[in-house]
Amino acid sequence: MPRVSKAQTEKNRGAIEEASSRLFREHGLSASVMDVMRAAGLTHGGFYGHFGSKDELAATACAAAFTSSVERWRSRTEGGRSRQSAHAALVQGYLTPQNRSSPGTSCPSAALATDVGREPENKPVRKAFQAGLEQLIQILTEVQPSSDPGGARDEALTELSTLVGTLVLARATSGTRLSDQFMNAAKRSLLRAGKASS
Amino acid sequence: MPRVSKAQTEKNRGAIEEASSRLFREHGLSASVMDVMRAAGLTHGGFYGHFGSKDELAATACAAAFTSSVERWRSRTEGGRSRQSAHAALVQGYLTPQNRSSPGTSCPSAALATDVGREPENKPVRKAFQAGLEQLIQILTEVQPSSDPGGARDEALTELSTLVGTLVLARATSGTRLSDQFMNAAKRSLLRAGKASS
DNA sequence: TGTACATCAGTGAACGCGCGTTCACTGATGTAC
DNA sequence: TGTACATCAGTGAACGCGCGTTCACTGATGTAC
Repeated sequence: MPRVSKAQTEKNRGAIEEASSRLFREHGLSASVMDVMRAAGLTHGGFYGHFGSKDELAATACAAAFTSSVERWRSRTEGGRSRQSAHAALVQGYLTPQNRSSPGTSCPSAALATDVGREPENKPVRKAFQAGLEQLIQILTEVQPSSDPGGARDEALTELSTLVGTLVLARATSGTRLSDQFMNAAKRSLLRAGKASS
Repeated sequence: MPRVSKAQTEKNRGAIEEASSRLFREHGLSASVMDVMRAAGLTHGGFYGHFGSKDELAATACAAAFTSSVERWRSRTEGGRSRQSAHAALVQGYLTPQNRSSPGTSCPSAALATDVGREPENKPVRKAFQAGLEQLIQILTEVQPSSDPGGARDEALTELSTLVGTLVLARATSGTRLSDQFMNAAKRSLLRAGKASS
């Protein structure tokens, strides 16, 4: 069934983006083009009509994953909440068993950081990853109790490191008591920090 | 040049272990058996005389990487130092540009966590990874200022998450200002925490 | 201590498989009249 | 509005390549006498 309507073509491209965004987070950047296309309901040959290369797809998928994470974070902090309760909502929304067991739909910072770190510095996925990180850092900075903005950004950077490290270690040990201990210890520590002016 | 002396055979096995320990940390668990054998100065076919499978090698390499990390950590905390200065030595020894740019010789917690998290739960590398983590947690627990031992372990767990997350994010952004910011922010935060009884 | 020979560590070709990418082909879409 | 046809999104076979693993083979090692 070749030659598809313009609307369907765009839907297909969207399906490839969504599938790759999920599969890259689940299996790393080495998830195959064929698996992505199959998950999008297409055959592998048509891929190069939508993207110039797998590298280009990786950048697009990474950006899409961050967009979805940023939206989720914003929805948790928006409303008339205090900075403190917004901060608590972010931490508690992040360190959940659901997030731990579903890398494909959760934060790309944790799911892709190691893969991105192994990519050469000129690969497009690196730019997309950094741009996404900056957005999350911005949101985290806004909910810090610190009054000094430079201090708030520093605290946000450290908190993001803690959140990512916790999820990554909890996944590596999933199914053991240690995994829950990582999650609970970090949750306690970050919620405590959110109250003090540090 | 076949049939090699028993001493040489053991040397070769050691070379495979060392090479794989380095290459797995650099390129992930998908580093190839052929590359490992070549790095050990051998041809790929001989691999199965030393190990039953690549999975078995992964577990051995992971354990070896942790052994080397544990030794380095112990050497930094040993001597007549106070807990506080031992703690500072660990943090400052961990968050260095040298560690960031050399995953092959640095901490397996940061280098392999994501890869291990993607492995099925019955794979032997998972056990090796968890056992290694527990050793590092033990060392970190001993240098916490907290008097309550349960609290000290919790703080150690969170600190390890922060250390790992920082290295992983700094690697993903290496070559940018953001990468240094992650390192410096975490260093400041952890050294501050090491002083207080939190 | 010296000789004959079985052992077995390492070699390199080969296995089936999956990868990223290319390309001739198909036939519904969208357009020109 | 209806018809004729060029366009081009998607298909599936094919490309060269690298993967984990197997295996017949080699010849120095280590042992039995």
